[in-house]
Amino acid sequence: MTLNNMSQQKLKSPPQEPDDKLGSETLASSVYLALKGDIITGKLKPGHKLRLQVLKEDYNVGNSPLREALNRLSANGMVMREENKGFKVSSASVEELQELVRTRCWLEEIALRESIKNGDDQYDERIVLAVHRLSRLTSTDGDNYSNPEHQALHRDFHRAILSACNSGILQTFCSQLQDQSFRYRNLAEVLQYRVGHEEEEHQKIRDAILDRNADEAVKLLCSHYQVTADILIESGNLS
Amino acid sequence: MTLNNMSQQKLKSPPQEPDDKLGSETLASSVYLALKGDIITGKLKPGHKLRLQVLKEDYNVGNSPLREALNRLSANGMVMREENKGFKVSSASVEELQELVRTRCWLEEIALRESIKNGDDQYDERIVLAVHRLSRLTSTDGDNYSNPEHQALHRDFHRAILSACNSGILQTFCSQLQDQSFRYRNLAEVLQYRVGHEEEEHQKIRDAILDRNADEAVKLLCSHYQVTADILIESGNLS
DNA sequence: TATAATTAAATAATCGATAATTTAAGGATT
DNA sequence: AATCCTTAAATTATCGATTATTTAATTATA
Repeated sequence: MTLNNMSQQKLKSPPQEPDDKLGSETLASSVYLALKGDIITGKLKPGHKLRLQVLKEDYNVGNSPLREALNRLSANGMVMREENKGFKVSSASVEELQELVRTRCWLEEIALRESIKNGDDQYDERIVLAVHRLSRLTSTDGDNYSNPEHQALHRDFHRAILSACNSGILQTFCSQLQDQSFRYRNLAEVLQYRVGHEEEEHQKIRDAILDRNADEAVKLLCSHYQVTADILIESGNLS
Repeated sequence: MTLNNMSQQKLKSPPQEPDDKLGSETLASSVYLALKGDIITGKLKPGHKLRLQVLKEDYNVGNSPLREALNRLSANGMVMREENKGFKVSSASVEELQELVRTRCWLEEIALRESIKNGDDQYDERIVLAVHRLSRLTSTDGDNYSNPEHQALHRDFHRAILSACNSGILQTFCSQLQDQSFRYRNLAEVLQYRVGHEEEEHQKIRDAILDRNADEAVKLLCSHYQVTADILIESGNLS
C-alpha cells in the first residue's frame, strides 16, 4: 500500500485528536497514520513482525520517518518495541480484550457522567448529529461496518458523547482505548449482523444522554461494549 | 548534561514501566529517559524550544536517536510536536494542573478501589515496604524531596498502592499522570516543608488500605493530591 | 512609515550509507 | 545426538550529509 492510498484517511480526521493534525505534511506523520490505520483495520495482524526494509517498500518512505512513526506508535501501545530487535504489531488475546473492555468501561463511565453533568446544547447537538450521520450512512450504504467511513462516523459518535467531560487528558485516553477496541472489532470479521443492533443501542444511549439520565446511559454504554466483546470472543477469531 | 550522568536514573527504574526496560541499550532509549528525566525534574522548562542541534551536543547523540526519543515523548504528552517546526517541552499552567489533578483523582480512585478489592498479601507487603523505604530515606537523608532517590521511592509508593488493580492499561495511564504531577511538583521548588506532611499522609493511606477501608483511602489519596496542587498554585510559580 | 516581496540564515525533515546487534547455519567436541 | 563455538547472513540502530521548510533580515514599493 502506498502513501497516496492513505491520504483520504488523513484528511477525514477531526482536529480533536493530536494524531491527525490537519497540516500533517511530514512523511513521518503520514506513515504514522497509515500504519495506525492498517493496524486498526487488521491489515497488519497482531504479533506481526514489522521489518523495516519491508515497510520501507510497502509505504514508500525512508528509514527515518518510518522509525519515527514506529516510535510514536510504540508509545501509544499500538506496536511493541524491543531493544535491538525492532517492532511488531501489538498482540491481541482474549485476556487483553477483557482488560481493555474493563478499563474502557471504567474510564468512559467517568467521562460520560461528567459530560452529562456539564454538557450544554452544543454537546447535545453534536450527539444528535453523530447519530444521524451514522444512521444515514447505514441506510444508504447498507450496513457495511468495515467501510472506513462507517468506522469514522462510529468513532465520532463515541467521541461525541464524551466530549463535554472537562478533561482532554481523559478524552485522549478514551480515544486510545477506542482505537484498540476497533482493532479487535476488525479482527473478527464475523460481526456484520451486529451493526443493526448497534444502531439501536446508539439511539438509546443518545436518548438517555439527552434526558440527562446518567445511570441509564452508563449502563447502556458499558453493556454495549461488553456485548460486543463477548461476541468477538465467542466468534473464536482471537488467540 | 551527558548521557553518562543519566545512567543512574536508567538503572534505578523498576521493570514495570514499559519505558525503563532493563536492557535499554539503544541510544534512543537512553536519551529518551534522559530527556524525560530532565523534563520531570524541571531542568527543561515548560514551553522551552528543543532545538535539535543543541540537544545533540547536550546529550551527545546523533540526529536519529534524538528524534526517535522526541517522537516517543510527544506521544506521551511530555513534549509537543508541531509539523515542520520541531519540538518543545509541554506547557504548564494552573488550568492544566487542575485538569491533571482532577483526572488523576478519577483514575486513581478506580485503580485504588480495585486494588483494595483484589489485593493479596503481597500487595500489602509492597505498600508496607514502600512506605518504610521512603521514611527511612527521609530520616537519613533529611527531607530532601528533590533528591532523585526520594522521588523514585515516592513514585514507587504511589505505584504500589495501585498495583493490584487488574488493569495494566490503567496503571500505565496513572503512571503517565504521575510523571506529569511530579513535573509540576518540581516546578515549584518551594514545597520543601511539605514533605513531612506527606510522609504522615502516606502512612494514613497505607493504614486505610491495610484495613481495606476503600472510602477512607480514596478520600485521603485525593486530598493528598489536591492539597499538593493547591500549594503549587498558591506558590505562584506557574504561568 | 507601513506593507509586501525577496533573499539569506537557521532549523527541521529526510535520505543513503555505515556500524552494531541479533539470528541462523554449520561444524567441532563430548 | 546434544551442546557449545564460530562464522555468515539478516536486521536494527546510528551517523553524516542533503533537502525542504520556516524564520529572520533586507530591500522594494505604495
